[in-house]
Amino acid sequence: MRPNILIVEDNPIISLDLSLYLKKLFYVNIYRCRNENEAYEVLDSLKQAIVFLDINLDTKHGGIAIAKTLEHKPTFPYAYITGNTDALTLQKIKGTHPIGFIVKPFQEEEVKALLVLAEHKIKHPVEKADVSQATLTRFFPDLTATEQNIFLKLYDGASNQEIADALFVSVNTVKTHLKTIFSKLGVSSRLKAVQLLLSKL
Amino acid sequence: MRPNILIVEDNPIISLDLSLYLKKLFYVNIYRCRNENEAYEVLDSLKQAIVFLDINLDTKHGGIAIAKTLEHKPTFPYAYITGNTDALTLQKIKGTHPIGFIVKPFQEEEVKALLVLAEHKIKHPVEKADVSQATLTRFFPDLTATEQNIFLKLYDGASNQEIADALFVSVNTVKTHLKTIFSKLGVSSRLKAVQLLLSKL
DNA sequence: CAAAATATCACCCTTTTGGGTGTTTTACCG
DNA sequence: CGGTAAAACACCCAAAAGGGTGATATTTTG
Repeated sequence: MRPNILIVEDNPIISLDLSLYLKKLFYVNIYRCRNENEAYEVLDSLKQAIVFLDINLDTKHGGIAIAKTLEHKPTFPYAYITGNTDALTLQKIKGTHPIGFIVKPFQEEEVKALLVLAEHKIKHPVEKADVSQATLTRFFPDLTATEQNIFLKLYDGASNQEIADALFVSVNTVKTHLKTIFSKLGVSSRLKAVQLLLSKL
Repeated sequence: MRPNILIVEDNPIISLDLSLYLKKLFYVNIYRCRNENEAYEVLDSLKQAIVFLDINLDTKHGGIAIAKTLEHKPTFPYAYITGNTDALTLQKIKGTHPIGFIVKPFQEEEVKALLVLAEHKIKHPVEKADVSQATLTRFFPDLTATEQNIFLKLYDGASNQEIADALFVSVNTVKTHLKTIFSKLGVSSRLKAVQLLLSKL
């Protein structure tokens, strides 16, 4: 299924220009909106879309407000349309996660690259923060390799018995390791350990 | 402290052009590399940097290999330098998370926007996923308001007693709610519940 | 090589959890 | 107004987790 495209841009020349270029790349469902309300209407009717947001939309908050609502919708990757953007507006993008920016005379190479990333995001929406040994080493350098392995299982929600079975050791061994892990991290329960990691992630 | 800049680009004209522009923006520590090995050397010596990676570097893997090593280093945000990039190379960026792309005749507006995002990432490297009632409603619409509150405390690593104290109810009440939460989510332990949420986040 | 760290396991004991059953009160809905 | 869902609680029981002490190989490292 081809991804939907949503362009939120009040300048009709830019909007049309972009949509024509995307049509050339065989995108079929291209929605063009001129303001926030129109955009929300379209967004509510779709399950996925690649969104292009004018960063200085003529309304109160511009495209950044829309960006924030898309922030936690992994099937709606978005890019900003910028150009002559004042520094103050630019500061507002902090904390948002666009796949990129495009500027008035669109660089086709760039748009193509953005689209590759966007389509990939839509197809693989759930990118869980994969916690690996490397991650643990970074945040908890005190943990030994075995302790890290056990922590990873614990993080996955495994019980002591499940950890023991997975690592071919006795439950007692797992418990021993857990004790040292907890004491090294300064926590007193497996869930607090996970929470500690999450807070650093 | 001003962020470091690392440009990995084999075309000296592009490299110089970009570095001059960044100098105009008062970036001081600008490192220019022509290949992967040089890049790794510089990277190893720094704790943070904004990295610009030539996507079709003349070596085996191009800048994408470097991107992958930066993927889990939150203090090294990176952008790709693209242009005339073949579709095959472009496919390889899937799964990487650049802050954006810049194309040969650099659009200053765009570079500025990228830098804002990059600096913000360096200053706030750990962006924890804040889980709110709204989040829970989205993923677990079956949970009632009280159940969501309890889930939030649980997610923070609280024990049953701590939850009870925080919500001014009896531990028995907490346990009752937890039972229905677990059965609604189809899990059998608090940690598995958290893990389920994380997998959807 | 000797000391220190790591990994393995056992036993005991207390606290916490998870799960079952059942009651009461309140609030909302048609 | 009567049915239903939500919220609050109790009691019981078994399983799991947390924590203390102690022991024995193996590996690492100064």
